[in-house]
Amino acid sequence: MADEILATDGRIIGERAAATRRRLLDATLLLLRRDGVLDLKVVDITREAGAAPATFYQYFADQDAAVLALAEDAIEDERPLVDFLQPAWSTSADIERARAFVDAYSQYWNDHYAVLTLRNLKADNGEINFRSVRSRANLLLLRRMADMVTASQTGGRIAANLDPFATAAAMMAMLDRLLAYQNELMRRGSSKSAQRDTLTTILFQTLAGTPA
Amino acid sequence: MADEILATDGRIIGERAAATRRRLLDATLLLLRRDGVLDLKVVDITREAGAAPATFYQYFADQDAAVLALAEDAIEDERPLVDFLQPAWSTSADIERARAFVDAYSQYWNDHYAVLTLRNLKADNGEINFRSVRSRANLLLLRRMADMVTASQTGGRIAANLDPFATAAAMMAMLDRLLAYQNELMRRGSSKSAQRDTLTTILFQTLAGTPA
DNA sequence: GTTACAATCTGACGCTGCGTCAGAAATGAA
DNA sequence: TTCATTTCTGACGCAGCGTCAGATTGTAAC
Repeated sequence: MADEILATDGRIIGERAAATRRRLLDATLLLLRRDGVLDLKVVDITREAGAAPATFYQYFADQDAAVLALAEDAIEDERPLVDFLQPAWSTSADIERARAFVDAYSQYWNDHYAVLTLRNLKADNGEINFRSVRSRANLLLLRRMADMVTASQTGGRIAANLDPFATAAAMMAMLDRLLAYQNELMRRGSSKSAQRDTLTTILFQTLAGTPA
Repeated sequence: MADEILATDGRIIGERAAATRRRLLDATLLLLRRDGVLDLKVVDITREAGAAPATFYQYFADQDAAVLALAEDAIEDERPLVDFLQPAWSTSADIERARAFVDAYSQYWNDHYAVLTLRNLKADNGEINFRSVRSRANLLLLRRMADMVTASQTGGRIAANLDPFATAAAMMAMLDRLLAYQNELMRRGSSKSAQRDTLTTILFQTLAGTPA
C-alpha cells in the first residue's frame, strides 16, 4: 500500500511515532465504547494513552480525524461479509446461508458499534469524508444485494417493480438499525433467536423470493 | 392535561415565562436543523432567542431537557400515521394506502429529522428519558404493524415463522434509516419515486403478503 | 562517550462554552 | 407610588479545545 501515514505537519513518521499514533487510536476506540459517542474528549484519550493532549494533535487534526481512521479500519471487517451473498441465494438450503449472514452482520455491527454509529451520524450530517468512508464500506454489499434482486427478478421469483439498488439499501437500512431496537424488542417478548429468524426470513424473501 | 410546565426551581410559570420558554424551544429546533445535532450550543440558542444564557437554565436543566421537550412535541405528529394502517391491508387497492403511508412517514421524518436523529442517538446510548419518549412515539405504529402480521399469518398470506413484533420493528428500522441513504441512492441512479415504490412494495409484501 | 542534528513529546496559554448565583429589571396588585 | 413577586441577566469559575515554543529522546558520526 502506498498510503504512508503522515503527521499533521506533513512529515513521514517513524516507528516510535507510529506506535504512539496507534495507542491514541486504541484509546479513542476504548473511550468511544465506554463513554458513548457524545462524550469523547481529547483530554481523556491522551490520558488513557499516557500522553499529553498536545501529542494528539501531532497525528490528528481533530477528533474527527481519529474517528475517521477507525472507520477506515472497520471497512476491512465488513468486506468478508460479501461471501455470504455469493453465489446468490435460491434454494431452501440457502436459507441457512442467509441466517449465517444475519449472524455475521450482527457480530460485525456489535464489534464496531460505537464507530459505525458516529460514522453514520456524521455522514448523515453531510460531512464528506464520513460519507465517503461509509460508501466505500457498504458498496460491495449493496452491489451484491442489488445483483441478487436483479437475478431473482429475471427468474420471476420476486416483484418486477423493485428497484434493485433501492431494495438493497432498504435491507441495509433494516440491518443497520436492528441493534438499536434489540433491547426494546426483548422487553416486549421477542427473543433474540426470534429476531434472528425474522430478519433472515425478511431478507431472504425480499432478495430471493420463495425458495426453489 | 395535568402536566403544568415548571421552571427548573419547581415554580409554576406564568404567561411571560411560558412565551420565553417557547422561544427557547423554537430557537433550539432552528439551530438543531441549521447546525446539526453535534453543534448545538446553549449560547447560540439564547442569542437566537434574544435572551441571556442564564435564562435557558431557568426552564431546562441542560440541553438534553430542551431536546427531550421537542421529542415529546414530535410524538403528536406521529400519532395520525396509524390511520394508514387501519384497517389492515389486504387487497391490491390497499397498495395505494401503503404508498400513502410511506409518503406520510417520509414527510414526518423530514419534518423532525434533527430531533428524531438526536433522540435515537441518545436512546441508543441508553439514556432512559430518550428511550421512554421513543417507545411512546413508536408504540402505536409497532403494535398496529404487529397486528397486521398476525392477521396475514392467520390468513396464510405470509410466512408463519415471522415474529410479529420483530417484523414490525424491522419495518420501522428500515423506514427510520431510509432518509439517511436517500442522497446516496440518488447519486447511484435510483430516483426518489423508484425508492418510494420499492419501499411500498417491501412494506406491503412483508406485512400483508400478495394482494388478494 | 561526546557532539550534533532530527524526531518526538509536552507544559503553558488563550479561547470558547457550560452551568451557577446574587442581584437587577419588569410586572402588577394594593 | 409602593412593594412583593416573577422573570431575567451579568459576572464568575470551571472544563475542554487547539497552538506554540521549547524540552526531551533517539541516533549517527566521530
